[in-house]
Amino acid sequence: MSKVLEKKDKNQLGLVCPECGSTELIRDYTRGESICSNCGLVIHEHMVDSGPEWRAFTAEEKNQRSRVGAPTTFRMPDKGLSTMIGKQNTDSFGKKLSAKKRRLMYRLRKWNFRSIIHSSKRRNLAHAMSEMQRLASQMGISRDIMETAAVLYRKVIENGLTRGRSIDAMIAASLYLACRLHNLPRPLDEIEQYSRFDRKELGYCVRTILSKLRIKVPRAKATDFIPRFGNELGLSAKTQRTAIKILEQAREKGLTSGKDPTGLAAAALYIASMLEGERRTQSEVSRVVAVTEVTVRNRYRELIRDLNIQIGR
DNA sequence: AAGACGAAAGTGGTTGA
DNA sequence: TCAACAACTTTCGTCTT
Repeated sequence: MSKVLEKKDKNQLGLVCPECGSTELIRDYTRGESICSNCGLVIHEHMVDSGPEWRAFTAEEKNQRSRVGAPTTFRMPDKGLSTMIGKQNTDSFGKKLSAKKRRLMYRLRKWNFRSIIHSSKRRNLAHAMSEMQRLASQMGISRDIMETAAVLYRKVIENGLTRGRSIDAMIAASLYLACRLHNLPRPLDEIEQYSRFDRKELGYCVRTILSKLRIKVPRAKATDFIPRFGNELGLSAKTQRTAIKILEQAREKGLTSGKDPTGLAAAALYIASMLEGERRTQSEVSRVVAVTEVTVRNRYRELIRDLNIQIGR
């Protein structure tokens, strides 16, 4: 829990809560939101990460993350940074080098070449990280999750899983899994919208990672979706809690297995909105959650029937 | 007029032989 | 690898508020 609190820091942008006028805003990068510490209003959803661009894969690197100097370009294979050492054994005046100097230049060339090869391994990573940055900031995914995704992707490379597959697709898959690891799942369809790959390809990459790396990633739970979609629907925290309670009861009764978690979340939000007097229509809920009204209806019908929920007025 | 409801047919993904 | 299967979607007509 204290870890979560560390991720929150005081807002520095001088934003004011539109609800109560307080300037005490807390940024929560994990959820991609700003929260008013006075009244609890969630202010930014899908906040774009405006922090410095950085790449950190370990805790140590994280401490020194900062970015200085001119931007490098990914268009050149070595980002235009490496030095080339000519093959002619002459100095800048065109004079022949001594045997001793020739041997020195040979060694320098060798090491220089080796360092370029070494950096070519990083090249993959550099490209991958820029794609991840793009995807994550467009989707409002927090740095925290990005870091998890970066660690995952490192393992993907170490195991040679990118061979024959697109780097960008593997990046998208890593992000998808990282979101699930943080219990803030994004449906694959959502990733699909921001990626140039279809669900089929992304799903294939996800499966590859899961099986080859032998890692266990929790499946998306319906309750994980409640805060996000609840906020999008403008539902109060109380209503969201009611929706979560409904889902927990449903799970205990075994009504949730095999059902699309987003559909369940949609139905629970719909029911909770009626119970708490903040009624939303089926079409509103279905639009936000990205399932059809029919699915909302079917889940809704099952839930109120099997949990004996009375919708009063 | 808008929202809710449900039937029927179609679609994509999972599972077990 | 293929067929069966359950869940979900699309479409559309009817009922309710």
